[in-house]
Amino acid sequence: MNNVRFATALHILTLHYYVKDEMLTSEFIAGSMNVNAAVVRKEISNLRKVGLITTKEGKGGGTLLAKPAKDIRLSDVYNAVRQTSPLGKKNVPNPDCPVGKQINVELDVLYNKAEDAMVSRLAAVTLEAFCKPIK
Amino acid sequence: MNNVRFATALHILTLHYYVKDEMLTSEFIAGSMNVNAAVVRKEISNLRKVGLITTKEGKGGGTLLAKPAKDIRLSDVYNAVRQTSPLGKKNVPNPDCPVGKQINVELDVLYNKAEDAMVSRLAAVTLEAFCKPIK
DNA sequence: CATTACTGTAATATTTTTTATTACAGTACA
DNA sequence: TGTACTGTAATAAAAAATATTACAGTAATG
Repeated sequence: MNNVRFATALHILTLHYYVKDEMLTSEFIAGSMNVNAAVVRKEISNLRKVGLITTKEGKGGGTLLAKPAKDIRLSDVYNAVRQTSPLGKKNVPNPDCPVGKQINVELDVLYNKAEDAMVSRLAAVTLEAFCKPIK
Repeated sequence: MNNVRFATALHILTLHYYVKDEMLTSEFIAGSMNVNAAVVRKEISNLRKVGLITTKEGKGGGTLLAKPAKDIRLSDVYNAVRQTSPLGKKNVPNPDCPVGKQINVELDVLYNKAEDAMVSRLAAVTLEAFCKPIK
């Protein structure tokens, strides 16, 4: 994951923690993080699908946290935006090579262990704990 | 790190474990993993700089492990190829927003903790242990 | 000492991925 | 019915990763 999606998602959630129960528009959020509102709306759409925020359409609409910040773990955020392994991609090796034939199986096992360790660490932090030093 | 460098580096090291003390050329290695020899040479150059392999130039040249596989930790490989945080990039937020102003400081702390957890897990695996099921 | 078989590295091209932008339909409030 | 939002798709632009080409340098070897 060499993109900005985790930071973006966490920024969105943090803003909501900061303003408590106020509804936020995508334009406002986009302003806080200097990105395009459509990017924010796309990430919001994703966070809604995984149940971290709720949205309200139409005039006066916007977004809210779907649950208390103490019940949101940063691993939830990670899983919401995860696309590829943090250790990167694998090659498509030559199947005629005995090493090439087997290595991706072993890499899968390793990548899972490494990622699990990281995700466990993220699970130890709630949105509330993350935001406390900001608020 | 959404690239293939970790897998490439580990593939190179694994091949060397597999062939024991035989010297390998970049062409041979490139063949095993279906990539361009120049890519392999670049990664080899990097692995040499961090002391994981030794190279010999000229005819009959090639590469060897610089030390026993039991003394190479996968965290060494990770550190050798590391470029960016596994949680991705950060935005350049609006400094006029109190959240935007502070969030990257907190993200840095978090990213370090998360990455440390992953690296510790990688440090628990030696090249030898990784290769055993392949050999 | 010329040939051969390598590494080392830079320059460039190509491909892939990510991000930004634009646009507009749909929704709900007033 | 106008206004202010979300939702989403299509496209463009920018950035990053990878591949390719090329060639200088090095060392073995006949």
